[in-house]
Amino acid sequence: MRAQASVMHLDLDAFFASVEQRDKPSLRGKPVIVGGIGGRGVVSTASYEARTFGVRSAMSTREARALCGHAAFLYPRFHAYKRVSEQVFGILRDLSPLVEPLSLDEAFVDLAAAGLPDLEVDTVTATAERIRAEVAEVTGGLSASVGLASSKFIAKIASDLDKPDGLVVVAPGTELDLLRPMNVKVIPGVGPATAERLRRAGIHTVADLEQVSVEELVRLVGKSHGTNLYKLARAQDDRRIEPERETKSVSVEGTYDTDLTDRPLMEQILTRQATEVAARLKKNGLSGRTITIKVRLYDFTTINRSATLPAPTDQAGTIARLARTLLGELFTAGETAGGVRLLGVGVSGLADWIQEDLFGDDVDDEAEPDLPLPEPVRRPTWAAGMDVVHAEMGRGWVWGSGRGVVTVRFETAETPAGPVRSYAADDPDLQPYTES
DNA sequence: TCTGGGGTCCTAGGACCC
DNA sequence: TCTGGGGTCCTAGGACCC
Repeated sequence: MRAQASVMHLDLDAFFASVEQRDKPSLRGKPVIVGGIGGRGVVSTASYEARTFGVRSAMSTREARALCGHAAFLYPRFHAYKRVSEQVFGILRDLSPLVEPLSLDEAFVDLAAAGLPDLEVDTVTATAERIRAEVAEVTGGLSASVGLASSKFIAKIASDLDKPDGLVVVAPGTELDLLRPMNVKVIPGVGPATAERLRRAGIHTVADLEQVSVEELVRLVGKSHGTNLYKLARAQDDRRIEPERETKSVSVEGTYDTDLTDRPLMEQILTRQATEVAARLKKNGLSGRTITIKVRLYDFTTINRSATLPAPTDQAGTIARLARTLLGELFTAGETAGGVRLLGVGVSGLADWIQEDLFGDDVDDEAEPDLPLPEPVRRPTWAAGMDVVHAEMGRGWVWGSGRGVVTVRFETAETPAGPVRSYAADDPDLQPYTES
């Protein structure tokens, strides 16, 4: 805990949905749900309009449709979100060299390193307001909620208190007044399982938690978690803002609309996933020793099997072969008999150096499998709602598609009900839109 | 047709070594 | 004959986060 409210937590509001509404003006003011749209999809982000119908993140898309069937259901456009995220992080890094990203839409900023004249409440508040305005300007109207406090813990709670488009400062010294009446679930790290254990022990609020001894907490939730909770209940948190965090693992997984039972098909899926993992390792100059497969069965039980190599690898073939061997062991044991809904491959035990090719035979990247593989998410060439495109009239978005014809709606902030035109799906003038 | 995908951290047990 | 103890690595599973 610092003496001043020098920790800023910034969180972009309903981020994915907001980017979609920015790019597709006809969706503004309307319920927008971004997430998996297959039979087993879940909601990533719901716009605030959709939330009034009870739609929440992590809810199954099926349930979201039941609650809010008239919403626009969109598959995420990660590249677009990434671009916006980079703009926002640019603003934050101009402010302070100490920026810790938590995800595409969330970060901590250490204002003590920002070179402000002082760190009084008025000064940091004005700074945060300026940043919020800058974010809105640079991103084309996205709003951010900000919390300012003396620690990461309290800043994060604060940014949540006045969403969306809010700014909450917790004056140093008042942390416990804020915290004590709150439910223990506000503490990051207290999820459903921990909350239930605490509830059974009669602990509901942070004030309740504060009455419990470390020994008792350790008994209830384990050593690490217990000692952490003991401190957080007292608002004791001196964690630093860490701008660089090294990657510990790289993985690819997919959930399939129909349970998998065919072993050759599953092996091909693992092989393709291994190729993707290897490509990402190489792109980041990483290699790793431990290969893990993840198998989620029809009944949602999850099995992990791993094996560790003597030396790190970034070779698709090596990863794929080991992954297939591990899968084979599950088949032999009969574990896969009921069907598999999710399959994945990961590499951990990472080294940030590339293993020398000692024997010259390690270059064994396998070709893409030639069988057509099921897609975890079906994605036609041009799909309504999913694509922002560029065509002869400028920027538009795909309003509908089918039978080789794509209908594009051209909208800008100035002309929210812009014209609609149709194109042949293979019209070369129809290009995915990228920001210049 | 309940329950994504990409991660991090923790726990616990067994092997192995000194 | 009567089985210590600590450290490290590996594996598996679970909780949690966005």
